[in-house]
Amino acid sequence: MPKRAEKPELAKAYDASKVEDGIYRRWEKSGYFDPDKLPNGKKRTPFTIVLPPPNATGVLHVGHATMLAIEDLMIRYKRMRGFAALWVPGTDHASIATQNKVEKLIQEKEKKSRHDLGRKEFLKRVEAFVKGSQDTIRNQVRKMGSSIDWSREAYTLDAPRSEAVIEMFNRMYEDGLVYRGERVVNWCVRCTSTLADDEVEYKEQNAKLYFLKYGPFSVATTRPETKLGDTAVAANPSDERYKEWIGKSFELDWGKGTKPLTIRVIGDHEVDPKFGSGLVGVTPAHSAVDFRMAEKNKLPIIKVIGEDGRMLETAGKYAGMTVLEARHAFVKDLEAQGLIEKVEELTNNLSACYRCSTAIEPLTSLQWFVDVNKKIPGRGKSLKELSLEAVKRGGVKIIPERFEKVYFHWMENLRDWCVSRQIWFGHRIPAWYCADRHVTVARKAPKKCGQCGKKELTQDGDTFDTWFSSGTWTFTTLGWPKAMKGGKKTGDLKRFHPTSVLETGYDILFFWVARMILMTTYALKEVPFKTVYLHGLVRDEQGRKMSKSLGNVLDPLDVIPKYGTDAVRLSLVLGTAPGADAKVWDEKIAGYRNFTNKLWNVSRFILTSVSKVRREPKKPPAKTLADRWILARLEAVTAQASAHIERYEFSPAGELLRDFSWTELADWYLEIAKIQMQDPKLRASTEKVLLHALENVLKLWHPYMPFVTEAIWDLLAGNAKGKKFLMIESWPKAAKKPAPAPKEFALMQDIIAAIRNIRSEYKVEPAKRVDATIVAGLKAKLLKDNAAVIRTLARTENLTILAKGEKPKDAASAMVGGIEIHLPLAGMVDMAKERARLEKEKANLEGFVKGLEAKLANKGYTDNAPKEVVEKTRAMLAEKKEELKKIEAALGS
RNA sequence: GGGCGCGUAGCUCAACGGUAGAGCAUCUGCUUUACACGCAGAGGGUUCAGGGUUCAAAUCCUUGCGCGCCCACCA
Repeated sequence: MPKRAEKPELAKAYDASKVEDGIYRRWEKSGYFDPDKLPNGKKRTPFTIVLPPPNATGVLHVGHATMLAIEDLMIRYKRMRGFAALWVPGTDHASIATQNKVEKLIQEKEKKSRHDLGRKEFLKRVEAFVKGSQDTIRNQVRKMGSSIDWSREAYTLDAPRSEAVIEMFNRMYEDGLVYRGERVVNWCVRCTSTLADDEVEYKEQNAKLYFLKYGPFSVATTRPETKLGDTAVAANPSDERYKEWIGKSFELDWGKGTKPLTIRVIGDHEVDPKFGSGLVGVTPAHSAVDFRMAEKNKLPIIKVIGEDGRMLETAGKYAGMTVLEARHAFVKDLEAQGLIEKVEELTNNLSACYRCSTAIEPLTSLQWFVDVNKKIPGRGKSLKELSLEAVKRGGVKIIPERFEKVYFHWMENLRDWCVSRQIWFGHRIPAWYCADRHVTVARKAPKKCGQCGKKELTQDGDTFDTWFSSGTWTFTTLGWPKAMKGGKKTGDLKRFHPTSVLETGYDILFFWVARMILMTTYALKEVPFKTVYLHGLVRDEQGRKMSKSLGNVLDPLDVIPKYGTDAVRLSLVLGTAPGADAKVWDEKIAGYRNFTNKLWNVSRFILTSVSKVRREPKKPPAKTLADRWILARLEAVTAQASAHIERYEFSPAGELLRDFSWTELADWYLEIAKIQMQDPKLRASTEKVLLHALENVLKLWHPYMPFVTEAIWDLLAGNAKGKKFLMIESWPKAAKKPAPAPKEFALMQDIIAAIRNIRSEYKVEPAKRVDATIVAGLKAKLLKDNAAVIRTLARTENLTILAKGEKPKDAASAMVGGIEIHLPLAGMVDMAKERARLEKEKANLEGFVKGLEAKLANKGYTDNAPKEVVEKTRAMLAEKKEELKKIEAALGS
């Protein structure tokens, strides 16, 4: 008997909460999250993922948990495969989002606005808030088991990133790619800032379409108040009704207290003659489309709405009113003058801020833009062209592939990128102005104006669009620009960039992924990453988006204590596909918790029943059919799971492993191992097979469920010399095309299942052993060799295996392949019932045989179908016919 | 207006051209010395509908219906 000390003490049920934090601490302390510190770390081939930096607005949600689970899976897999696996953590300052959040908090607590506090004080508050969020985020990332290199942590608003952003902007300025201009921008009245086109959301609403008497015409509009800023009216040039008017002008008077307007009639193909009256009142200052018409036709621009959402002096008597107030007042005045012809109802889209849902006012404003269409000096291509090429030429591969089309469509239609935001929290734009409004763009605060030499300069008060800084994330986290020496990459940048995979949600393909490609191809002349893996959104059981207002948000930190991190990770990875939304709910996680416990108990059984706990890395010799079977299955599963993971098919790989671990290893092999270990001749070899299977199963599962596997590994290899973490063990090897598992085992399974089925059918008490006769023909020897297995798993008493024989009297029968199984259940078999059961079986078989015969009689089939398929059908027919014969014989007796 | 995805057992999803599978749920049994977070057995499907291609279709093509999403934005 082994010494007691060698037997691990194992709890009956796995308790994740007791082991996870301790294991994480040990991993972290080991230093292996840093690829340089791995054994032979410097010699390994790099594999890099940068963490999409979570917004510093607060806590991580289940979407972040999905991201962490998938990325950690890839990192752990590659680490075990011998790569220098680097995963870079960080957080995003998320300018607008964070500023809004802190503003709200201060408003609630202190009833103060950011203006009450002033820029400096407000920013101090934001920074304090961010520090707290970062701590929370770090803890949550650790809780998920992320093997991420904390020594390389970055923040989008820290000094190195700040230097990088300034460098980028200056380079673009020097290349003539940035300009400051008056353009119609999406203006959020609440944030008092511009928004990029993709930061605007559209919501369907019911609106009124007013038909106004508009000089000699009728013009339809949903925004009457903007008509105070019209400078033209546009018609489709092909519209016969207005053709002769094009080019002419007229005076338009909206009544007392307004300034008369001079309106020119212009032609534009964008006008739909079928909508409204076929005429559009052109308001260049408050519509992007109208602005373009104004540029083409050199129209004057009258701004009537201000940055505060109130009407300007140009709106005459309506000045000072909010947009809505002005609309009501103006409509009332028009009605009084009889200038409203009719009002129709229609549904249109209201544009709103993606951060605070406030209605967007398009208005002209002086902003900084990045020109995406201008050729870059020395490159001969525009930013847009470079970004398209990166994906078109295969430098960047997007998974799932259909998102490549989405990317192309978006990129092809990209307009100049407004990068300035009237937000306090962010990277200040490195532009300075003198009293004469000359602009100086520089890397450091200049001493004097670059144009006139004046010494009093003020820096632009605006900050950058948050995506302008996060767009540089892959290379700034690796040391750019400092790591560039003599135009060449050095250090981490050289070793780890381009990164290998960018894993993120498809919802930020445009916001972030596209911007990273744009910024990186520009700055480094290389792609930021080779593969983009897009995960889907996580939804609740009913398929709804998770949101605070619905109260259906699943907080990873709530479920981790309940089910364990491994279970949570499995529930987010299995049953999902890239780019497809996934549903998660409590019971699903509980199901995977059950599986972690299953794995624990499989291990518990193996570790407590072997004579000595030890590693068994080499494939042991197989002494029995079951040994051969489980070893073959293990190798096949290893090969298949590896192939799936290489193809980013994480769910199929996991399902394969799950079925293998649970059904094949636990339900079949472990039960047989119990029998084999009773036999002194088989005991040692069976232990080897068990330990070998366990060792490999732990390795295969480790990227999915790092905690429980590492905990068991500790018990398995804890005493071994040179004991290492499972985390850095090497991935199991398998032949590319492993030998198939022996078919004879499947026959055994079928026989056992058939006996169990009859027992259940006739309600034989589970504990009761019954006699059985198996007439097995050529398979008799095989079954005799494995009689102990059948006897135990099917609970038989006297098991008679014959090559040839008669059916015993009053027996219940079943046919499996060419084999007859008879259970003489004396006194228990109701022969009428047995007959009915067999008749039913016979009818089924006859139908099936008929189908196969018809198939084979069809010349079209035998001529056209592949030989193997036809052969298979023939073999099947022969087998089923044999079975049918036996059933008929059983019925006849 | 343009594009994409999905519709398979009550639920969540597999099978992607050759007899429709799994987990959960349901039903029937069971303290079988690893696990009741378990074991054994069972029931449950005109694969949304119609048409086509094929010897063969859940799988390919086509039309329609239903659900979801993205882009554009209409004054």
